[in-house]
This record gives sequence, structure tokens and C-alpha cells, in this order.
Amino acid sequence: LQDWNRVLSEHVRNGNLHEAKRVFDSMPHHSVVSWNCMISVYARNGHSLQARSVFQQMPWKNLISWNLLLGAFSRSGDLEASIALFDSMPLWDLVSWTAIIKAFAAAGYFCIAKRLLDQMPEHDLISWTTVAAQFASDGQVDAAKAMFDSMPQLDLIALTVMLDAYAQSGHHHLQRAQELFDRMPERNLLAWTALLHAHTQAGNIQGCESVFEDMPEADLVSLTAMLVAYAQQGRIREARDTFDAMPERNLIAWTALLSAYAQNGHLELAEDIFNSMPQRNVVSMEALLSGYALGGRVEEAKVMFNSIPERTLVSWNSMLAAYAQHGHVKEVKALFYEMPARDQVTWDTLLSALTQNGHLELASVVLGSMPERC
RNA sequence: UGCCUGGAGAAUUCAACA
Repeated sequence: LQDWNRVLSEHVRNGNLHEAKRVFDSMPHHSVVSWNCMISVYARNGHSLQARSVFQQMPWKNLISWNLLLGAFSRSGDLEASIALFDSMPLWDLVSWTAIIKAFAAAGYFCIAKRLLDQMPEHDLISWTTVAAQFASDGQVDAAKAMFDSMPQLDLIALTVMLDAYAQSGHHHLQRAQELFDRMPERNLLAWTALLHAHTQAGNIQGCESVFEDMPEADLVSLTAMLVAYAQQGRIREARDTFDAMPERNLIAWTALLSAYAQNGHLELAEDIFNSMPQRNVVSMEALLSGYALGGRVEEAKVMFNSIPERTLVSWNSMLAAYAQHGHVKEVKALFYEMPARDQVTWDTLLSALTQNGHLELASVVLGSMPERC
């Protein structure tokens, strides 16, 4: 049985749903581990509902089963379901706590996440790193730094998170990022790519090139990062060459290329990419939308916006920015009220639309009614 | 005692930085 499970979990690791199913169905017996593997493989493929139905069907559950389902909900961004499940769990361990805290932080509830972190019966490096990583991706460098300063020991992952935090804050912290990287006892491709990203954010293209050359290896992620670095400098030729040099391409790489054209005034090329790329998603649609906005083609931006099947907050913000950039204050206001959710970017966009167009008194009212940041 | 669960890198929106 353990041998069967080993084979099964190998497919789970690879995210191979069909093989995993096949193995599961041909096993003579199932243990709780086999069932857990099935929850896991559904979760990894983004099928949280299927994961739940496996969970409900299984004859025995252990804490790992609960944690797996919690992870499935959290991964799908369903905070409500995550909370409900967490509350109904018979017991919790570090993994459960870490998962629910991450769910809160990922949804932007940093105060709650931090409070839960303090309430946890015990912490470890992973739970701290989890929260710090959320701060980092939200651009809250100081908060991330403070957390790491209070940790006794950092490992490669924690250091990479800190590197990423520096990277997010652009050129203020490039020096610190570089120093941190130089002091790291070990490095992997992820750390190298985070450093490359730090140089990109700082607009230091020579730094990007030399980091890229020094990297012991390259993969799709680091190549895409380099493409973006070129694109940001308007060096489309090199961006394109980087794309062409990729041994394989995914949706992110395609979107990066699309955006390279869109942000540098090559709208027709951007459209060509958009029409010829193997898949499209919200992000690629938003990228083209912003290209239209940049080129002053607000109507086409609007058409694109309307054609997005599942709009995200970024979709709304992008459309808002499209209006804001061209002084369509009326539309900005209307859209702002219509939006299902708002974040800091939303408010900043609104404010800049108002101030750029002389509505200073209204801007100050808006300033006063902004929600406090945690 | 080593069959299953939690943390890190790339694309899209505002501003800031140059």
C-alpha cells in the first residue's frame, strides 16, 4: 500500500490529475494517505470544490486532510470558506494556523493576520516567513524587515523574501538588496531572479544584464524577468530577442511581450500578439486595455473592459486609470461609485484624476474619507 | 520512525523613485 501511495504522490507532486486518478482507481486498497493525495491533486489544479467532495467522501480523515482542504480554499482565494472550515476543525496545528493567517494576509487583512500570528500557540520560521512574504508583496518593506529582525535565524527562503521586499521598493533599497544577496550563504535561481527584479525596479538595466550573466542558469521565469527589464527601458528589440530565445513560453511570457509593445507605443504589434497568443486571460486583456489607454484610445479600452468576463480589481483600476489619464473626471467618478471593491490604487487614481483637473476641494474631501491603512 | 499538509522569484492597474 505504501508503494502505491508513493507512486500516487509522485503524480500529485507533478500536478498530474489524470495519472493520479488512474492510480487511485487501480489501487487494491486506500488508506487515509491515498485519499489525502486526491485532495491535494485537486487543490493543486485549482479544483477546490472537487477537493471538498473528496474530503466529504473519504471514510477516515486526519489533521492533514483538514489542512489540505484548508489549503485548497485558501489557494482559491475563498477567505469565507477558509474561515468556516478553520472554525469547524477538530484541532489545529502550526500548519493550520499558518494557512489561515496566509489567507487573511493575502486578502489584504494584515492587521488580522498579525494579530492571529501573535495569538498562535507557537511560531516557527515558516509561519513568520509566510506573513512577511505578504508584507513584501504589498510593498511594506519596513513591516517585513521588522519581522525578520525579530527572528533568530533565517534560511534561504526567508532571505529571498526579504530580498523581494527590497526589490518591491525600487531604487531606495537596491543597495540593501545587493548587500543582502552578497551576504547570503547560499543562493538558488529564485534568489538570483529576485535580485534581477530588484535591479529592474530600480531602473538599473546594466545591473540587470550583469546579474543575468552571472546567474548560473536561466529558466522561463528569469528569462521573463529579463524581458521585462528590457521592456521597461523601452528596449523592445532586446525584449523581443529574449522572448525568441526562450525554449518554451507560457502565458506570463506572452503577456510580458504583449505589455512590452503596449507600453512602448506599438499598439498594433501588441494587438497582433494578443490575437496570436495561445491563450489569453484577464491579465493579458488588462495589459492591452492599458495600452489603449496610454495611446489615448479610451473607447477601445472601454470595449476591452466590457469584454472581460471576470473582472478583477485590477481591471476596474485599469479602466479608472484610462479615464483619469485623459481628464474624463465624470467617468472616473461614475466608475468609482460603480466599483465592487476599492484598494489603495483605486483611491490614488481617483485623487490624481481630481488634482490633475483642478478639483482640489473635492480631492481634499476624498482624502478625508479614505479608509485608514493598517 | 523517512506514503500525504503550511513559507520565497517573472506578466497587467495608481503613485513614488531616476
